[in-house]
Formats: sequence, structure tokens, C-alpha cells
Amino acid sequence: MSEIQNIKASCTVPKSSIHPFEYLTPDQKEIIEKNKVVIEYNKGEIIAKQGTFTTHIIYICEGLAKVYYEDDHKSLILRIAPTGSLIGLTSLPINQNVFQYTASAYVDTEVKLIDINIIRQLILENGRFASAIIDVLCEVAIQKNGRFFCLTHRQAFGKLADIILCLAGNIFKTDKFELTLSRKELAELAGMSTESVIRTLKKFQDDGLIKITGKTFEVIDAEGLMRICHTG
Amino acid sequence: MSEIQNIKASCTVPKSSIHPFEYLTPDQKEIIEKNKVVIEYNKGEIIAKQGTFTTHIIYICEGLAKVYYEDDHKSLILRIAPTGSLIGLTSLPINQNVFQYTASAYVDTEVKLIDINIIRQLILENGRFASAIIDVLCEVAIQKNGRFFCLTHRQAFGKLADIILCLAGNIFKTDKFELTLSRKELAELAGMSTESVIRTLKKFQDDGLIKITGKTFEVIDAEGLMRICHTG
DNA sequence: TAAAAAATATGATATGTGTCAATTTCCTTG
DNA sequence: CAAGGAAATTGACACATATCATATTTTTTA
Repeated sequence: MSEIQNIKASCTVPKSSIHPFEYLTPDQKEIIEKNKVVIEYNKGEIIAKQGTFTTHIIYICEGLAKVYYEDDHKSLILRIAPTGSLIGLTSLPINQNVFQYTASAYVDTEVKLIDINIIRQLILENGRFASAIIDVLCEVAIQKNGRFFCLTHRQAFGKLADIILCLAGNIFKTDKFELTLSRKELAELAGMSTESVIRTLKKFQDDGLIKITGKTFEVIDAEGLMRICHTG
Repeated sequence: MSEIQNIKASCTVPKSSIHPFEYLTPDQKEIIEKNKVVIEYNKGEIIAKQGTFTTHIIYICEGLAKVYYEDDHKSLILRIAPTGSLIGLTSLPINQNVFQYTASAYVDTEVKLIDINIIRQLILENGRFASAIIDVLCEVAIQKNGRFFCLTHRQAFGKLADIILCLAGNIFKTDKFELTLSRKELAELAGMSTESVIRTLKKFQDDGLIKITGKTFEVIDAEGLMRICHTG
């Protein structure tokens, strides 16, 4: 019996179980807590804008953020950041002190802002923390490689199958879920046009791979989708 | 007068000027030196194979390596690693201890192998070293974002223009260079077919953007190529 | 130096997918 | 509840680019 959570799609969400802050001493945690700011963002609001100065690292307490690269009026979703993710780590090098991507809230999202200089200092002071930050960066890198490969080497079928498996397995962690994303957002995620998404989705339904009722998505044949991922 | 080195293409080579080992104490450097192994690879040979255990981090002393992701008989070049690059850092997390990509020598290449556990230990001990490793990871991540965007959002013209600017500006650092890569390798780099590369190259020549004489490439109109990068 | 193999080039064709336009469905809001 | 607008859907079409077939040139090897 293969659980949907165990299906590994190349995908969009790093399956992180790393919590760097756990490696801090009580004193260090205290510093973080004293300097943190908690902010609520509504669905669709921009949390961080590419090109602006990174004064804080963003920790997603609750919610879901879209992390994307912008250029020439085009955009590319790099990853989806679920609860527990850190955003802005790529600005840690002092000569790289602007956001390298934009982040916006997919759903209502609560974030914690932590002064980036405090993070930099803690990396110097606490080896275990530094090591955990490295682990996070590596996980994101590995996920991004998979997504990179998927978007460049697969065609519509494969890309969309991958995204669906990722949503089911890594984000909602169940076969049947309420999808709040519009077809346009789904298209953006899969790196294809809205119309192609609609057509492909219809094909998947006709082939009995998934079932869509209103906003409810259900994965019927995960194995089949997997196969499409690797062939289509 | 815009020098070719200053042209910034999204590109394939992280323009790293970070040397983590410089932050080590003499004692720590000593440990590295005592445990290192130096190996020469011939052009085309595999330096590290995706999926095998990462026992060592690879430092490119001299040469050029191709770092690529493999899946289903297809491959995707993630980056080109020039002299001074580190390969295998994504295996630093202990639960991620296999190579996440394959690396092979583009030209004859000399590498230094450093026990990954020693690196892990030094990260814990030396904050400045850890910080520099983080900087390297971030630079690679930023470069990869650019390349990711380029390969997914540009068409043939733009992709190839980008690669040419990258080769001239970041690898050979001159307008005129001897290109040892075959058209097929160039195609692999640009994520397109060999035939399309040939045709596009011809178009660039006809438009007076570049000049190819045998194996010698010359960038005539860098500004023009830049424009194509951002529009084509 | 000839033969074989590999790399480069060019043309014809196939195909996947984006774009555009038109229609229907769904949701919001007064 | 009706009207307006957004989202979803469907079909026709265009186009970029991969693929295939076939030449030509260059390089390798015997």
C-alpha cells in the first residue's frame, strides 16, 4: 500500500524537517525572541519583493508562500514555502544583500521577521546552527534541481502530473484535497499556459487518473501519474 | 567601454570570489593538507557520479567541470564549475549523503579531494568558514535561479545568446576565444537540439553578432547579444 | 594516405503547445 | 435576485523547435 505522502515527485516543496532554531542556546533563542516581529499577510500580498534590501530573514509560522523569480514581466516559481520554511537565506552573503526573488502569500500567512544580522552573528557563534542553515540551503537546492529538470525536460503531461503529486503528497498530504489555486496559478506552477492546464487536466480525468469535483481534487491513480511523470 | 567581463548574463557559471579555506586557522589548514588527495582527470572522465556516496568534497584546482543532473536517460546541466569551485556541498546534510548530480571534466582537470567529515567538523568549529560555505551555496543558488529562468522562459535565440555571453564573460574572460565544446555540448548547455544551435549560430553570424572561424569564437556585438537575451 | 568515424550543416516534416477569440460557468456585489 | 465580472472552457490557428533524413566537412585511425 503506497501512501500518497511517500510518493516522491521531483516537485516544488522541499520536504524539510530541519529546524535550525532548535540548535540555539536558551540565550540565543532569547535574542531572537526579543528582536522578532510577527506579521500577518493576507492571501495574495507580497511578503518580500525581489531587489529590495534584505533586512530580515522570513520564517513562515503558518501558511503558504510562493517564491518566484521575476524578470522582463515574466515570472518563474522557484518553490512553494510551507509552514516552517525560511525565506531570504540567499541574502546571507554580505555582498548579496537584496532579495533574489519575490515571495507572496498563497493563503493567509503569518510570518516572523528576524534581523538578518542577528542570523549572521549566530552563524559565526554557533556551529550547529550554521550547520543546520547549510542543511536548509542544501535541501532547497536539491528540490530546485528536481523542479528545474521537470520544467525543462518534461512536456505538459509530465509537468502537471508532477505538480499534482506534489500538491497531494507534500502539501496537503492526502489523496483528496480542496485546491485553492486557480487554473492560472496551477499553470504558473507547471510552467505552462492556462489553456494547456485545462486540457491536460481534462485528459487526466478521462483517463481515470484524477477526479475533480468543483474545487475538490482527488488522486485516483497515483501510480499512473508517477508513470506519466517519468515518461510523458 | 563595456568590457566583456562586466556583461552580466544569467548564465551558467557562478562568478565566485569566495575561498572558504582562507578562513581556516593554520592548524585547520594543516588538517586539510594532510588528508587531501590530488587527482587528475582527463577530458570527458567522470569525477563524481550521481547517486554514489559522497565521501569527499571536490575542489577544482585547475580545469573545468560540467555539473549535471541525470534522470531517465536525459540530463540537465546545472552549472559549469571553473577553477576554484567546490562540488558536493549539497551532500553536507548527513541524511543526504549521496551525490545529487554527476560531475565530469570538460577539459583535463586537476581536483583536490577533501574528506567530507572533516569539512563537516570544520563547519562546527569555525564560524567564518561555515559562513563562507554558506556564501558559496548562496552564490550557486543565485546562479542556478538565473539559469533556470533562462532555460524555461527564453527561446532559442535568447538561450544561446546567454550561453555565448557567459562563455566569453565568465569563463574565458575575453571577446575572442577557442571553443573546445562541440555543437552537441553547446546544445546540451543551452537546453536545445544540436541542429537548432547550428542554425541559431548561423543567424547570429549573418546578423554580425559573432564571428566563428574554425574553433575560434569572437563576440562582435555584445550589446546586441544582451538585447537578444532579454527579448528573444 | 586512404578509409572510417565523428562532427557539422541543411532541408523537409511533424508535433507540442502557446496564443487568440468566443462561449459558458461561476462568483461577487449592489 | 439580477447584473457584472472573473474564471473556466473550448476550438481554431500559428509558430517555434525537435526530429528525421541526407549531405558535407573534419578528424581520427589503421
